[in-house]
Amino acid sequence: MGAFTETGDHLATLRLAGLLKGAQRLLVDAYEPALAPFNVDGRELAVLTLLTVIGAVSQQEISRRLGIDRTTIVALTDTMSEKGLLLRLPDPRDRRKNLIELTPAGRDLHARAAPAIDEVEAAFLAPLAAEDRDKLRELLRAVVASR
Amino acid sequence: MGAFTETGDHLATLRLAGLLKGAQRLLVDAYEPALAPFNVDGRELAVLTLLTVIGAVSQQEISRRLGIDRTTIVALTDTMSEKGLLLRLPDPRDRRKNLIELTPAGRDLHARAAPAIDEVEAAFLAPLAAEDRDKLRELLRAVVASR
DNA sequence: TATTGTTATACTCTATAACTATA
DNA sequence: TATAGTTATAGAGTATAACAATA
Repeated sequence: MGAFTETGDHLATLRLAGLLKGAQRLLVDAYEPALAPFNVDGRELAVLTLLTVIGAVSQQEISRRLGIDRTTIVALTDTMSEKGLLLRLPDPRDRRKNLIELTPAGRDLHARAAPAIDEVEAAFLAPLAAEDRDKLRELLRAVVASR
Repeated sequence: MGAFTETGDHLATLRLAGLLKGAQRLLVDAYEPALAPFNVDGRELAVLTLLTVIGAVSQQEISRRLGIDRTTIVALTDTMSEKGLLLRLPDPRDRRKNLIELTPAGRDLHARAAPAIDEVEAAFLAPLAAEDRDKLRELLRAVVASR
């Protein structure tokens, strides 16, 4: 529990971090049932999306881009590897690194699961005016990008 | 670690939940040094803000409004009570409940700490165009309020 | 019967330190 | 010397279940 069960005026008492926390929690909770049929969670899908967009990367780069500690990436990529979604290959250009790359199954799973969570995000943003839906993403990007 | 240390284009690979997570983490990390001189963390300040705005409430209501599990509220209010920031009083109208209310010290601490984190939030929003700073809060409120 | 506060417990996520292999 | 991956470990935060007191 602990999931913003009250409605209406209560948001007036939340600071910016509280609003961000509440929004993130609601969205992640909404991802869950949408991703369950695919047997992945939100973090695993984020890895699939990353690898789909930019191709094979080291574990460190996954860590940096997704904001997940490199020690956590080990177990995460282990699990996804066991599920047959990705491969760990030694990087021939720097043998300290693993190159993490999608398997065909991983690529296929992303192709099927991504539309499901696009729908979840659309539903999440539905209460906003049409022109504000992209605006929210844009503002968040601007604020995160500038550190 | 695991704190979005990469810059620039990497945000293109993040979903909405990833952006929210990144924004929240950056902001909470920025609160920390600003609140350290006052010997409170972000959650404790959120409780102080809540009690300042709406007055004495039960532990359950703190739980609902801040999205913190009621079992976690016990330790949180214990700590804040030990710091002299709030009091636990039996609610005369419903003796199952505790009424949590600010002490003068708690009220004073909020008055001194709130401006410090208002500054942190202003700095956090500084990269946005002036008219977009309130817009971000507004969009988040709309999305969280509607569940 | 249901709710509030409480305790105990477990699980996840995160964080730190230390090791190895490579550079 | 520094970096990448790994392991062990500890600490938050969260969640579930059960209980006592009260409604």
